[in-house]
Amino acid sequence: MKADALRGHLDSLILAVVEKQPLHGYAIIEALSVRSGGELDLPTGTIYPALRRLEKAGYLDSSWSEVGGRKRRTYELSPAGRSALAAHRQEWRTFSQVVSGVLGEA
Amino acid sequence: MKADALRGHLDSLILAVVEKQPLHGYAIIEALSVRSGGELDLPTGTIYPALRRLEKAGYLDSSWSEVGGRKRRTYELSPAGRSALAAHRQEWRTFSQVVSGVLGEA
DNA sequence: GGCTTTCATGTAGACAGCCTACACAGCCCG
DNA sequence: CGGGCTGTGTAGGCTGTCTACATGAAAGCC
Repeated sequence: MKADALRGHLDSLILAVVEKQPLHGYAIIEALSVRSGGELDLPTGTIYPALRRLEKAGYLDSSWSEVGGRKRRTYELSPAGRSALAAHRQEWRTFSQVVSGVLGEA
Repeated sequence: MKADALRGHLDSLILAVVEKQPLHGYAIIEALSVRSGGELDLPTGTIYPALRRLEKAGYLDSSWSEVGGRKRRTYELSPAGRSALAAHRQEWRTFSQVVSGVLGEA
């Protein structure tokens, strides 16, 4: 999968993956890999800055915990993040219809 | 529509739009607008560099003509561009399935 | 006891692609 | 005769993803 195809969609994916349950960064990467059938394998250098960006934007809340001697920063969806996710879903629907329509052979 | 949502997909759209008939830059912008139901309205500063990029990559061939005193540079799909388009279509199919799958509510 | 792998977080800098803003020019319409 | 449409193009900026690097503790293996 091309690197920059994700541009502008990664945020949606992250928000979607923490929707049902809060997860820490490493687990988010794994969850995305599983949910995409192995297509997505995001490097840590991509996901951690993205998480910070989303928290700064008010879409995620984070809290530290320690499991088995390892520190985890767990992120969960804020109310603002929840509505942002809904908006992103709508945008994705439009976007994918537009691209499929232009490409033809949808 | 978000600006950078197109990232990495614009090339596919351009190739698709000149597939059936050669078009010049300005007409490509209009064709994309029509085909997308008005969702896409790409600025010239986006499309012209993209066309040059695609020609340099060997996916488009261009030729100059003059219509009503105005010079037009018409682009048409090369054989390499045709197979690139096919590959892009396949990639789009995978990509859109992955995103839809992760977002849920597919 | 040492070595590698896995888990876990994070920063720095490079790169690419789309954007805004600008520039030029001829035609047409009011 | 001014503004809008057609038509092509460049310069510079922004931003998000990437690669590469840095740190550290636990677990498993030989």
